[in-house]
Amino acid sequence: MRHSRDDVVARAVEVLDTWGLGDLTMRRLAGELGVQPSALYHHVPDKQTLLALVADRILVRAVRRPDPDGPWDERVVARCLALRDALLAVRDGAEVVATAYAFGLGARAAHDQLVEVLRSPAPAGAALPDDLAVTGARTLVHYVHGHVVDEQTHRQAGSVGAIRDEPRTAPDADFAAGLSIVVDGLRARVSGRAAVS
Amino acid sequence: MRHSRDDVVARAVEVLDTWGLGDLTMRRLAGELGVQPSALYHHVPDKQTLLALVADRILVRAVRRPDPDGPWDERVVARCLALRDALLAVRDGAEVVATAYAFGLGARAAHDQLVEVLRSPAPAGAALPDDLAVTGARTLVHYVHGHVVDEQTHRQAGSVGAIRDEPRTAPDADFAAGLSIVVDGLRARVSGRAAVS
DNA sequence: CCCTAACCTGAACGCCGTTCAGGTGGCTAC
DNA sequence: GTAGCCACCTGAACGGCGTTCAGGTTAGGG
Repeated sequence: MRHSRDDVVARAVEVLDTWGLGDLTMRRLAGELGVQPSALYHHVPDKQTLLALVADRILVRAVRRPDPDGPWDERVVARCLALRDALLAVRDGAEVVATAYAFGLGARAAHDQLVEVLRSPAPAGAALPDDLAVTGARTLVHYVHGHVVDEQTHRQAGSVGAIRDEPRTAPDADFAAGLSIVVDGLRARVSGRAAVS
Repeated sequence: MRHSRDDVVARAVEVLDTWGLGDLTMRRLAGELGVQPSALYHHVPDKQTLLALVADRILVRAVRRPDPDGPWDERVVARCLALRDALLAVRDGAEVVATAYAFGLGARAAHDQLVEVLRSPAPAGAALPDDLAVTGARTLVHYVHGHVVDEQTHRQAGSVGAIRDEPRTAPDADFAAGLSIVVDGLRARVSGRAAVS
C-alpha cells in the first residue's frame, strides 16, 4: 500500500505513544508502515521535521477545544489544562512539543491562544497590555512544559525501573496548584496592584 | 595518563560546552581524554549516569552561591537567577539538568534550597506550610527549566541556521518578568489572601 | 619483590539517520 | 490505447552511535 505524508505522521504518533521517543526510529516507523526506511524521506526531509509535524498533531486536540465563556482566569486555567491533557495523551508528548516549540517549528498555537485570552477586553477578559500578555503567555507555556516534561519523563523512567526516588504527590493536584500560583501572579497585574520587584 | 572519574566528568562538561549535547559522545569524550571508548565504562556504568554527574557538576555553581540576607522574595529571586546562570553557563546545560531532575538522579539540590527559603520563618522568611513550600519550589523549578531549556535550545537552533522565527525579546528581561509573576503568586499565599481557584 | 586491583586496549555487535541510483505503477494527455 | 511523467518505493551502502568482553599493562601496598 502506498502512503501519504499524513499516514506517516499519524503512524509516527502511534509509534511514539507505544514505544516512547527513544524507540521512535525511522527504521521502526518504516517497518510499521511496511516500507523501507529510505521511503520515509519522500514524505519528510528529515527526522526533526517529522517530529515537528508530530508535535503539531499532538497539539491539535488542545487547540481545537473551544474555550468556555467566563472570566479570563478561568479561561486561562482551562486552556492550560487542555494543553496538559494533550501533552499527556501521547507518551513523551511534552518533550516532543517543547523541543519543536523551542526550535520555532510550529507548536506555537497554544501560546498564541493564551496571548489572545490575556489581552481580551474586560470585564470577561484580562486586558493586559500586549507585551505583558505575551510575557504572561510565555510564562504559562514554560511552566506547563516544565511540569509535564518532568512528570512524563519521571513516569517513564519509573516504569523502566532503576529509579530510587520517593513517590511524588498526585501530579494533577500538583499541576493545578502550581498553575493557580502563576494565575494569581497574573491577577496581581490585571487588577493593577502589581509589585514592580 | 590515567584518569579518575572526576577527570571524566569534568572533561564531559567541557565537551558539552564546546560541541553541545548532540555531539557529547562516548567516543568523542574518549578521544578527548586520549583513551578508547570502552575505557570510560570503568568510571561510569553508562551514558545516562555520566549525564547525571554532569548535571550535578553544572548545578554546583548555583548551589554554592550563598543566599543573601533579606526578605524571602528577594532570596527566592536570587536563587532562581543563580540557577539560571548556572544552566546558561554550559551549552545545553538546562536540558541535561532538567532530564537528570526528572529521572530523579540528583539535580534536586536547587529545588531543596528553594523549599528551605519558602518555609523559613517570618519576618525574613515566607513561612509557608510545608506542602505549599514544596509546591511553590517545584513550580519555580519547572518555570526555570521550561524557560532556560527553551532559551538555550532556541539559541543553539538559531546558530545552526535553518530556523525562520521572529527574533525574541531579551531573554534576561523576559525571564525576570515571568519570575516576578510567579513570585507575586506566592506572595498572595504568604500574606494569606490567596484565591482558592 | 610480587601481586592485586585499577585502568586500559582492540575488536566486535547491533543499532542509528541519511544518501543514492534505480525500479514500478497509476494517472494525464494526446 | 498508449506514451510518458511523477509520486512512491527498493536495496545497498556509509559513517557513527552505545555498549560488551576477553585480555593486556602498570602503579602501589604487603
